[in-house]
Amino acid sequence: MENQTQKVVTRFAPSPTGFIHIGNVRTAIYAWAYAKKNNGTFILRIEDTDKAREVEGSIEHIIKSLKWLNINWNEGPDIGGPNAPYKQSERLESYQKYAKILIEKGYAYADPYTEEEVDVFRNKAIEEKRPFLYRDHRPENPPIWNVGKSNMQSLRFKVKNIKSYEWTDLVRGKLSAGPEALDDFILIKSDGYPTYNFAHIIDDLEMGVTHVMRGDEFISSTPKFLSIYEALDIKRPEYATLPPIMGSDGKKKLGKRDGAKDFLEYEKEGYLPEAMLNFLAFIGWSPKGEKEILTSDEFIDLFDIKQIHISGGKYNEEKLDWINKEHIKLLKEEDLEKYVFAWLPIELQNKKIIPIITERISKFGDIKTMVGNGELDFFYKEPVYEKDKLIYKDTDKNKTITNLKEVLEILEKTEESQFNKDNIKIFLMELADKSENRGQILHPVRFALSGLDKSPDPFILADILGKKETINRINKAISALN
RNA sequence: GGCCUUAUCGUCUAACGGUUAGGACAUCGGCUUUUCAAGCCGGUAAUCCGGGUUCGAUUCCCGGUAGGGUCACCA
Repeated sequence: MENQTQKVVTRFAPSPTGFIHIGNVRTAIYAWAYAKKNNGTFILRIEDTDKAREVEGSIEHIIKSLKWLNINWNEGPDIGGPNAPYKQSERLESYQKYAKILIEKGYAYADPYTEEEVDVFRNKAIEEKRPFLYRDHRPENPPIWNVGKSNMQSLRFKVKNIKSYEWTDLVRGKLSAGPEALDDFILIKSDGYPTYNFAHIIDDLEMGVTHVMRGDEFISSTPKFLSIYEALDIKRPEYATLPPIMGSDGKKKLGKRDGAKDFLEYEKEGYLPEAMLNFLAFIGWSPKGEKEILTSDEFIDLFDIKQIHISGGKYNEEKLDWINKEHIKLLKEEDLEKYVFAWLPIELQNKKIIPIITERISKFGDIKTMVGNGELDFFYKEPVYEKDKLIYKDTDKNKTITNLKEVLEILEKTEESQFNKDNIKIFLMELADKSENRGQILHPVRFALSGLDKSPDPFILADILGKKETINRINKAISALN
């Protein structure tokens, strides 16, 4: 079985420093989709090496976010797997093992300076307006690395070949970085935890990761990664650099500090997870063809690294709302009912009003606004209105009363079993067409039933309210006018 | 500032070097059950600038401009 294609292994490796946002999740879904599409493995790994920034509850938040989207992983901190543990803080022996190999090979040394002392070097360089590179201060006789001691030094990588790097990225093609990008960076901090630069390489190696999807902020640190791969003489995974997502003002890359919201906010606002997935998929990727509304399976099926964009795009909530609306239309009746009812007070939880709601919202949270504005009150209580509003344009009071009485006559004649919007429409339109203008018939009926300037049409209103209540409200309107 | 990187309608994007530069969102107009919404039909709207290569450039090359990223004991 020579030349067998390697099994695809991808990972999503967030750090637990608070909530995750759209940018993070997009990276996750691409890695997930690529693994799924290739019958590969998708790993969730927690990069918790910065203990100072760690935020309690972040891991649960990450897991909850991904689960809401129906993204599942084959290996992860919650479910374990052949390469456990999946939290970097629990993998310190691995990092030390490879750190020692680097020391033996002469590629790493203990840093005799404290963080503050290095800062002095750095500030001096900045003052003198020249670039700061630690390697200009590389100690001649570094101490033995006292790993595990209370006064432990940090361990630095020793750059032996100061050179430009060029590499190939699955999305961007040829990428490069100058020799300035390469410095004696920290492998293991003085608190014993590795830096990202080092840890992710060891983890990817041990977990057999074949494809790394990541943001473009890593382009300039890639020479660091490549120099570790060279020093350790190991093969790197393929890189797929994703385009940045800009905030809606277009000024800055979307990030936690720049207004990106907690991903779970979208759940709270009543967006559909499948719509979120669809939306996210299209920020930075588009399939061949012009289909824009995709289910999760369709996305996986169509996903191709070749179609990932190279230039960034803005976050566009209007488009999200449209996509969400389209996905609401795809919902099965019982699911739609479940979602809508979750946002409705008990007195409004009725199948009949679902269509008039779903036509008017883009996300379920909008229902809250509709309810708050009293747009649905007509359903369970008689409307209160100024009687003059019943009169259409330049028709007068008496004419309106006459019209309403004619309407009443027709409705009363209609059998209960025939009392539905289609029939009502036929009957009322017939009457309306006989009058000088349709509005003088249709408007007072609609208004008598809803009491609202803006409401669904009179036919659906009558249908929803039923024969008895419709007749009742029209009678009330007639007496109000008298 | 150094290094890296990007550039098509307002926005997201499509276009083997040859297209009336296509689609979607938004917007505007019309139609339908003279409100609202939905739906249908239609309109406005783009290749950043300057050079080159080529019979021909949105597409390839160079320069400029503008945007983004990065220069941590953060990831």
